[in-house]
Amino acid sequence: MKELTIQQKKVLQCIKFYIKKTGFPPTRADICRELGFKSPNAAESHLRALEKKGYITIENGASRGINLTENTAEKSQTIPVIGLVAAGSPTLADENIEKHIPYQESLFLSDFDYFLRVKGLSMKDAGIMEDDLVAIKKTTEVRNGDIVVARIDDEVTLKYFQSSGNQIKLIPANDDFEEIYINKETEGFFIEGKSVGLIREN
Amino acid sequence: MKELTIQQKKVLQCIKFYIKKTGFPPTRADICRELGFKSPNAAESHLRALEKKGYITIENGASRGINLTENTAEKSQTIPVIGLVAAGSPTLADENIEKHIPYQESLFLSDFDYFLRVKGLSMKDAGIMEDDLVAIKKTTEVRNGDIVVARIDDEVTLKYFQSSGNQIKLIPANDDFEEIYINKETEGFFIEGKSVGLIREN
DNA sequence: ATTTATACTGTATATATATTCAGTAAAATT
DNA sequence: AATTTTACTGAATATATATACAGTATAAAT
Repeated sequence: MKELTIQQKKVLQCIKFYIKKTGFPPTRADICRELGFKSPNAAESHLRALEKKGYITIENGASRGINLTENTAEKSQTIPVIGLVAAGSPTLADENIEKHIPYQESLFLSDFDYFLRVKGLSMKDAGIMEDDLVAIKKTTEVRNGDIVVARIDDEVTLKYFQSSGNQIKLIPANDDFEEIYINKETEGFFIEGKSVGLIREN
Repeated sequence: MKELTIQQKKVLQCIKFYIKKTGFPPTRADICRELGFKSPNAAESHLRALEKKGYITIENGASRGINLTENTAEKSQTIPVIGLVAAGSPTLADENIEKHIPYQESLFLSDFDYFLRVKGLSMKDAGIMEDDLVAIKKTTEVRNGDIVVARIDDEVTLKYFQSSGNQIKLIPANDDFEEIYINKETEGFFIEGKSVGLIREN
């Protein structure tokens, strides 16, 4: 999106503030009053500039017909839920997305990129059960003890991460499952991200 | 808040929908168009009724000067987090509230009243770990197998619920803990609510 | 039994509001 | 060097809009 000038930013902030305060957008005259302009055309031309740059839309002929565009409005976003399939990586490809759920900022301490739907009980003793939604932050920077999404070729798993030197251990939280040993240089091995939280619906 | 009539509800819904769609409130004429009224005064009088009952405020003289009041707007609310203390019930009393966290509708399938901060590992095998936040719906209607918040005198616990006849069993999900047997008529025994979901921050 | 609230139509109007046109001036871009 | 964008003032105006007034009719509350 095109950059705004200082004055245009002021006008945009003014609109946001006005809506927050009153519940409806300002008129040209309102903007002039707030920012000290003496002509309604000052507001008008700034609005048209904001429209041209894609920050707002204006419904012609309508009073207070200003609408903040999606990027501009600080609306609540949605986060995709991705199925953890044994074969196939948890990419954000459409075919893997189960659904989207509404997401509020600061639900977890850290921000995250998607929810992973857990299959199986390999992390049972860490309190991660079948069908739980694990909030995943996409990153390769993980520490020992983190719960990570690891991919080996096409197989994706959720495990504890433990590395020493060149050796990496992927440790399940269930005695019925085996630890996985890999070399850092192993081809087809990737850390997709790490768990920063969990949601369970029951 | 005073009850709305069917027509008034329709008008309120119309306003909400219009704002969602356009970003600004409707005019009297817009409401008439949406709901099929032939006189702007139909909308006007409904608006004044909604104002009188406290669902909206109207800025006189301003075009589209409708503002949904706090209760009316589906803003993100906050849900209290209550510490599960061994002695003392999880009431919504201020002294027990750890903090409030933002909450978005439809985060879980069922609605709920508060989060309970889990202490101890008595429900470990159900995937409920120390410091997890369990979403609790205040209700006494629970079924066998539900995870419930039970109070016996001053002691509050989270356990599986199992009843047969007059006998109630509170079953932990951890072999290190003992089942609790109670009679339905036992004095000082209450079901505070049941778990409908879980959140973990890590 | 009387008043008040609900639920409209229909007309009228003052004014709130968007929007155009005519300028001025500086800064940025081409 | 010429053009465009930014950043306004100031005046004018068509129309979008709130709002009052006059009715009609039914239901609910006092």
